[in-house]
Amino acid sequence: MNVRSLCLGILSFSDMSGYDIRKMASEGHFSHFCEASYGSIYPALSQLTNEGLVTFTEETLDGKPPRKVYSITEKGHAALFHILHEEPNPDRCKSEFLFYSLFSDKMPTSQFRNLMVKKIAEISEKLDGLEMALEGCEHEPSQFAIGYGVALNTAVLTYLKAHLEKLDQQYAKTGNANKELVMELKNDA
Amino acid sequence: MNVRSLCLGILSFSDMSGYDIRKMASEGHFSHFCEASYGSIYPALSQLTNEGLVTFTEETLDGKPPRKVYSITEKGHAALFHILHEEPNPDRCKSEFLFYSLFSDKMPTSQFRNLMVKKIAEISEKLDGLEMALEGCEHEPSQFAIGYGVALNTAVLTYLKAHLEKLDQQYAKTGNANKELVMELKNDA
DNA sequence: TACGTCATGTAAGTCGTTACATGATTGG
DNA sequence: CCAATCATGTAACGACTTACATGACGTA
Repeated sequence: MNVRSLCLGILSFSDMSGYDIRKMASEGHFSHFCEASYGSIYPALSQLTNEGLVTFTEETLDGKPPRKVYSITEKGHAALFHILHEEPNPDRCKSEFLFYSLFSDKMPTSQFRNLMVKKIAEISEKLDGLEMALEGCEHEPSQFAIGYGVALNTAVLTYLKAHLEKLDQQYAKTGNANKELVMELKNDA
Repeated sequence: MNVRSLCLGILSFSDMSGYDIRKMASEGHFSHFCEASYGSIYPALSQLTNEGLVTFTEETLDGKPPRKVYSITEKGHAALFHILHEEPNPDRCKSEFLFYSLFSDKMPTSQFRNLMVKKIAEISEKLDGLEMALEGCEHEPSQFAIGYGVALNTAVLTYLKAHLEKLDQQYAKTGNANKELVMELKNDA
């Protein structure tokens, strides 16, 4: 799924501007399985327009900058169906967090712990967003896709929280050992 | 995490060739969070060699093509630690499957069902691989990363299986309805 | 004999990101 | 008044993929 297909797909749900498309892809409830920036969306929309797969009308509401609202055409729908008939490419994830985690034994404990805490916060937030989106969503296929994200992130969150607890228990032990060490040193002094 | 860092990281575990690195990244138990092809790995290794972050020795076992076995240097370790101190980039997933699923109501039922079945098979296989890897792994940080993959994929698999069942129940109903319709038509005739 | 695996590497091309340029409006 | 949001767009650059080139060995 390149940015072209993504725009086409999103426009098949409703008319919107390039700005809106980026929001859906990067911040909305689609963001757990795709991504796109302005620098790729705007050229894609121009191209799609040239090919007659989308059209736009210029909207000028006062008090707001003018915007181009894009609509998918018949030809665009046909192109989308065509894309949907090809074999989907395999899904892929790039997790820098997991890469970093491979070296947790070579970092100070606090550094990896910080990464974990941030990750947990990040996923909690995303999960809240997805759960909210799920409630306010009538469209069954979207419910499925959002539900997938909820299931996935819930599992990951549980896993991370359990691991953080384990980490803290180990730390507590070491911490106590350190305290004892400090006491011993004091007694010696 | 670019290919450069990936190579450096993998070589910090053990010496190996570019060919081996690609296997670990694209087929091994690292493949659920990264990806790299020959076309990026070989140039990265050349670059790292030029910068003195890795070295290699040419190995020629008879009956096999010669291979370059790379090792990370002191300088390479230092570079890796430096990388690990930067903020990790956010994780991102690209799921063409989920994108397709958004249009499941505009496809023939069987088409989406096929996608589901394939996805389930794919994830089952990956999960088996991860579980096997987890058993044979002594390195704690790797256990964490593999465990993450197991947790994630288990949840996704459960979700997909549940949804497939739901799909088939709906299909059964429609199927029965169709049979009844066929009977009615016959009776009419 | 033909295919799969091991093994390295390059070149062309694709795709997308980052940063820049521009500018109006709203709210703190 | 400054920052954020809304809004569009381009150009340079970077990173990676795909396809190609090469070749030996083992096995079905």
